Amino acid sequence: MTRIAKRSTCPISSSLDLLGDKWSLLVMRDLLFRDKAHYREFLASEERIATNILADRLERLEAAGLIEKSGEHPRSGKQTYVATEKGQDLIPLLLEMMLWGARHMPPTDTPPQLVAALERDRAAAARAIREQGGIEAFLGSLGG
Amino acid sequence: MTRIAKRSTCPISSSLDLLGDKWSLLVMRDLLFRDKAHYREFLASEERIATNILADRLERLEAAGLIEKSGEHPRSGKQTYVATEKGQDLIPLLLEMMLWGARHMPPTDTPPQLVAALERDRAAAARAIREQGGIEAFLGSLGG
DNA sequence: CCGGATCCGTTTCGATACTG
DNA sequence: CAGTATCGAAACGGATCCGG
Repeated sequence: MTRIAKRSTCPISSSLDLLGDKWSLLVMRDLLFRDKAHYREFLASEERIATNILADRLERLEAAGLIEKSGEHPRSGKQTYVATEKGQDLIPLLLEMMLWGARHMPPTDTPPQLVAALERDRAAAARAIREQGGIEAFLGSLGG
Repeated sequence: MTRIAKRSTCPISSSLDLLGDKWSLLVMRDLLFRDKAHYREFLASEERIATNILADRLERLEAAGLIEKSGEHPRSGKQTYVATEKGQDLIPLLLEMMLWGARHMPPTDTPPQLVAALERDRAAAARAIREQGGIEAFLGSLGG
């Protein structure tokens, strides 16, 4: 009866400190699922994030090591962001969120083929999306 | 070449409207993983949610159909909350969040046995935790 | 133009005190 | 015990300005 686990600690709180807001995961989705990389592209998402909020989130996500500034802006003025390994590891979490939303928050624009692929094999789908750098490419490879 | 998906819409935004804050998922964790059901038990969690925030979140989660008030408080003053089907479907998402945190947000108090079980078979772990009504019980059943 | 920074009115959060 | 009421602090978000 002398258990180790006297206090149940399966803390998601540390993750929520970083990700527990409306925008952070949205930026990661744009980066990981849609093939976005530029400040301008994030701004263009249908959720309409404000410029100051976006700048703040990019900064926080970079500070936390989820993303990195990659491209220089030699003369073209193009700054690009990429997801780190740590950031890419959010793919399964984001997919679960998509799946939950597709099931319980109708109406959904989530492609049925994607839902099907996820229900068939989550891990495989996550791997493929990661390797192909987005959902669009993954869906294309499913058969089109 | 006439694709259906002209605009990439894999919206997690609807989910984030409800869950994209620091506390909602924490309440769901208490409900789903730790065997909590009473207002007072949620308050007792180490993250120290404020009373008005808790009341607000419980209300929102109930309105969204993730939880239900169950017990009456005839004279005993005991109100209990339970997760609905929709709420229980968050288990995989919460597990992914735990796993991500365990990997990338050290130090973690997440039991290594749980991490191992999750990496072995996420779906099976999710099912077991759901059936047994918590992580404590699940860990106990793993061998102890 | 692009990637932000700054300003500012509005909304939301959250700690504490208080009530039925 | 299960919440409200209150009120200051923080976050939001729209508009605008700025350096490269």
